[in-house]
Amino acid sequence: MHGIRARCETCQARCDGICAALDIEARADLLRLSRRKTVPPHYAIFRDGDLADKYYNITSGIVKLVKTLADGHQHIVGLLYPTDFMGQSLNKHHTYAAESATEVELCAYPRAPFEHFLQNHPELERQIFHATIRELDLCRDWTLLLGRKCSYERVAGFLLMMARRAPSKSWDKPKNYVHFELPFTRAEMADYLGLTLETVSRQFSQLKKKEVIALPSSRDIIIPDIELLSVVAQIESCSQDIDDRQSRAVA
Amino acid sequence: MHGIRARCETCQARCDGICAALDIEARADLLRLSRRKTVPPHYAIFRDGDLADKYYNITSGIVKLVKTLADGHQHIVGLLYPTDFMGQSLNKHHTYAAESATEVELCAYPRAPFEHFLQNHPELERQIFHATIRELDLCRDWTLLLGRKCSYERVAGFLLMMARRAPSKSWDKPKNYVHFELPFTRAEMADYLGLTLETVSRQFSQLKKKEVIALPSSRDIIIPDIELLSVVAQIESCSQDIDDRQSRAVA
DNA sequence: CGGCCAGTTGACGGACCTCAACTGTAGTGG
DNA sequence: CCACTACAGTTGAGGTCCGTCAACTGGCCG
Repeated sequence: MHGIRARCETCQARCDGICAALDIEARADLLRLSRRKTVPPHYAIFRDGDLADKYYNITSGIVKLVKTLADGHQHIVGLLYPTDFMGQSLNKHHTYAAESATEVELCAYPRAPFEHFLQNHPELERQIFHATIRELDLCRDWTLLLGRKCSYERVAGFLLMMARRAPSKSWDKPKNYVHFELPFTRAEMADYLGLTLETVSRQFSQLKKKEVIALPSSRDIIIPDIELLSVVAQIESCSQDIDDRQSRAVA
Repeated sequence: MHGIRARCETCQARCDGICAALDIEARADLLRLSRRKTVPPHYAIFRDGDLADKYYNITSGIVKLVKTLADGHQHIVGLLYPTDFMGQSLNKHHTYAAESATEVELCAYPRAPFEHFLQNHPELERQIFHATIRELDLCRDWTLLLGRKCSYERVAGFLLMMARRAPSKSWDKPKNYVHFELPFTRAEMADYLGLTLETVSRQFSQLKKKEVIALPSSRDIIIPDIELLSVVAQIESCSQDIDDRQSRAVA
């Protein structure tokens, strides 16, 4: 018990995630509802059609939200990072599957008690509400990428997103230099970008050839100048991100 | 004043929209904050980059959420219908524009007083939260269409969505027969579907040729058998919709 | 060593975009 | 009444991007 509590107090979600909305006492109450889990990569946290009987708070790793089409093709409709909240659904059953992309640690909350807890803690509900608004904004940005951009821009846009969220390996380097490990196969990226794995591979080769990125190995990404990458990705401005970060800080 | 109040009591949002969460007294309080507006088609309700100083509740008509790209192309990232809520943003400024597709009636709420009202009415906040979750689900479904479907399926999927939400002209007809007026140009549909207007037009011709739809005039859509259309659109199942409707009723 | 899997690269074809011509309809003004 | 314009929509020709199929490489593991 002591161990779990210590873990909770060092959890990233306490600062940035939903738990930040709660005081110590409420957090202790919520902790009593939760079950902490660690799952290996490529583990099905829940499947499409499963009863939506839990909510989740991701504390480390990356989770893919996956829809499977009739023809067997998969499409990734969302990626969740540490401090993201998962499971908000108005349906009784999930309409997509959740699968760990890396090793993932998460807190699971049974639906009924958690909803009861929410009733008494509107500040927590507001925090989740705001997280959902951010998800919606990200999803709308993604429709733009899927609807209007060519494969080269899509891959660049994906790498840009990864670079911004991934833990960087680059200390002591210029501001625009980023080095990180990709937790996805070419096929997974293709499923997210609405492309085939061959096309994704070709665009990686292009980006490498044009020295926008370097590839010591296929999962090891070096971006010498992230500004250049954002030009390639045709991302218009960063004002949105700046604005967003400010409002996160305020919230 | 009497007129406005009567209008409020007959408003669709009172039954299905956010106002359904409130009792008579609270609704009257909210009414005092609101400004009712009617805008003509193709009117900019707000523009990309505008200060996000209002929330909106749409009571009739259809609103497009539009992003404009650097190259001048537009992309529609969302469509809002009566009872939908608009303006939830964590940013100080909007990251897309809102434009009326038809004549639109809406209630506008100034941001600060509305947020204060929300503080005292968590039941209203919850209602808006749930609406946002539904938006997110729809947006994720849309990424699947944009990422994985061909032009023929996209147009069919769009018509299916329109048919489900549009006011039907078909009384006294078989269950699967739908007749409605399209409030969009071919170019607008293209902006939503990630296609060009020529491709949209060609797919309309195809659907007509294969008798999936009939086109008395270019905006006048008759769907003799909506089941057939949903097969063409490759929409796997309707279980999701059913489930969704149930949870709406419960909420 | 052989099998397996992720990734790369090439050849080819098809779907969609681009550019362009054309039709139909509505509105305006002589 | 018709000419003229403006705009939505349709259709065709040609080119390009990306998907499909296939061969190949390299790393990992039994």
